[in-house]
Amino acid sequence: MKRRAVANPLALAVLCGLLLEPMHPYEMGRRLKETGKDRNIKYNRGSLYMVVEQLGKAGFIAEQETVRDTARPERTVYALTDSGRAELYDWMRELVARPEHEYPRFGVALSLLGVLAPDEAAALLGERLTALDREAADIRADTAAAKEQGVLWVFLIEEDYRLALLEAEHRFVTALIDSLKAPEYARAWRAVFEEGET
Amino acid sequence: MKRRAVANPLALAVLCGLLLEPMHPYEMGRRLKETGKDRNIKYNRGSLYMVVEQLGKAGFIAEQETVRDTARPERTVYALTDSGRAELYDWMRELVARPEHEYPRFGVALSLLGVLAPDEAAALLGERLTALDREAADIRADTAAAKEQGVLWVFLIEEDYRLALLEAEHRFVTALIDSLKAPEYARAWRAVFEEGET
DNA sequence: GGGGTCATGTAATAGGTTACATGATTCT
DNA sequence: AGAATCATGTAACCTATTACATGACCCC
Repeated sequence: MKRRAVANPLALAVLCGLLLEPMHPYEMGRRLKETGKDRNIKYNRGSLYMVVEQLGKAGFIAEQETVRDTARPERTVYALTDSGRAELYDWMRELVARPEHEYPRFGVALSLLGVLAPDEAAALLGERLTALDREAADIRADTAAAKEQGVLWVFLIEEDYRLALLEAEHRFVTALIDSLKAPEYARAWRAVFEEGET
Repeated sequence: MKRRAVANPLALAVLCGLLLEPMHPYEMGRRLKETGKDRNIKYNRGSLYMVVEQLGKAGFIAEQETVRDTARPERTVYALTDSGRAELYDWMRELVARPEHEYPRFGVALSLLGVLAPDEAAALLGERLTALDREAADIRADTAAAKEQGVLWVFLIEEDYRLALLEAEHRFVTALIDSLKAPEYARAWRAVFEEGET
C-alpha cells in the first residue's frame, strides 16, 4: 500500500479548512489557532508553508489568485481541487477507522523504568500524578467555558478524548506506584542492578 | 530552558543499553528488537547510527575500540561517559515525572470529525472498535507468553500501559458512537454542513 | 554454487523546525 | 516617536527515513 503523498496531519487540517472556502496560508494558520485545533494538530508556520507547497505539487489544492492588498506581502489564495476533496475524505476515514501504532513518551519512560531505583521511581511517579491532575483540571475548565459560549459538543470531543486518556493514565500510575513500593520488588531490583556494587 | 543536545528517544535507549556494558551500534539495535523495546521506542538503523554520532559529539558516549573481526565490517564499540550517565538519569527523571503534550493520531481525527456525516462516522468508529479489540487481545497474548517465560513484571509495564490506554479509548469510542446516533445531532449536522446543498 | 538473509554501515533525499526579514499597525 | 506586535513569507539548518552497498553464512 503506497503512502500518502503528503503525510503531515497539518495537511489534513489545510484540506479541511479549504473545504469551507478558499484562503491563503496565513489565514489557515490563524483559524487553526483560533479554534484551538492546534492542541491536537501540531502547528508551526514553517511546516504550514511546506505542506501547502506539497499539497500543491500533489494536485490536492491549486492557487486561485494572488492578492496584493498593498501594504501586506502578497498573499496567494488556494482552493481545494476535486482530488483534494477525495483525499480529505479518504484520509479521514482511515484515521477514524484504523488505529495506528504510536510511541507515546511515557511508554518510552516505562520501557526503561528499570534503571531507576524503586523508591525514586515511585516518588517521580507521584509528581506525575499531580501534573496529570493539573492538566485534567485545565481541560475541564476550557471545555466548560467553551460550552457556555455555545460551542457544539462535536467540536470538543478531542478534549474529552484527552481527558479519557489522562484519567486512564492516572489510574495506571496510581497502581504502578503501589507495585513499586512492594518490598519484594525493591529486593529484586537490588539483586539485578547492584550485583557487585554494594 | 535549553533543549537536550540529542532529543530522539532512541538515544535514551542507547544510553540505557550502554549502562550495562559497552557495545557497537548494531548490537544495540539487535537487543532493542530482541527485547521488544522497539514497540515503544521507534527504531530504524539509519536513525540509530545518527543518534550514536550525535551522542558522541555531545560527549555522552565515546568510542572505546574498533574491532575488526575479519569477515564482518569493522565495528566500533562505544562506552557510556560520566556525563552520558548523568544525562540518562536526568532524562529518565524528566520523562517519568513530567507529562508532555502529545498529538495522537486519533486526536487529529476527532478534531475534524465534523466533516464526516454522522452515520458514516458512527460506522467507521464501529470498525475502529473491532480493531482496538484485536490489538488488545494481541497485547494480552504477548505479555501472558512473556510472563510464562519468567519475565519480570517491570519489563512488561509498557504493555500494561498500552492496554490501559486502549481500554479507555474503547470506552470513549463506544460512548461517542451513541452520541453520534442521536437524531438531534444528525439534524444539527445537516443544518451546518449542507446548508445550500440539498 | 546460486539465491536468500544476516550483519554492518554509508550516502542520498525528503521532511520539519528555527531563524531571519520586512512593512504595517497599535500602544504608551 | 520608539517599542511592541501583527501579518506574511523565505531561507538555512537539522533530523530522520530510504535506498544503496558489500561480504559472510546457510540452505538445498
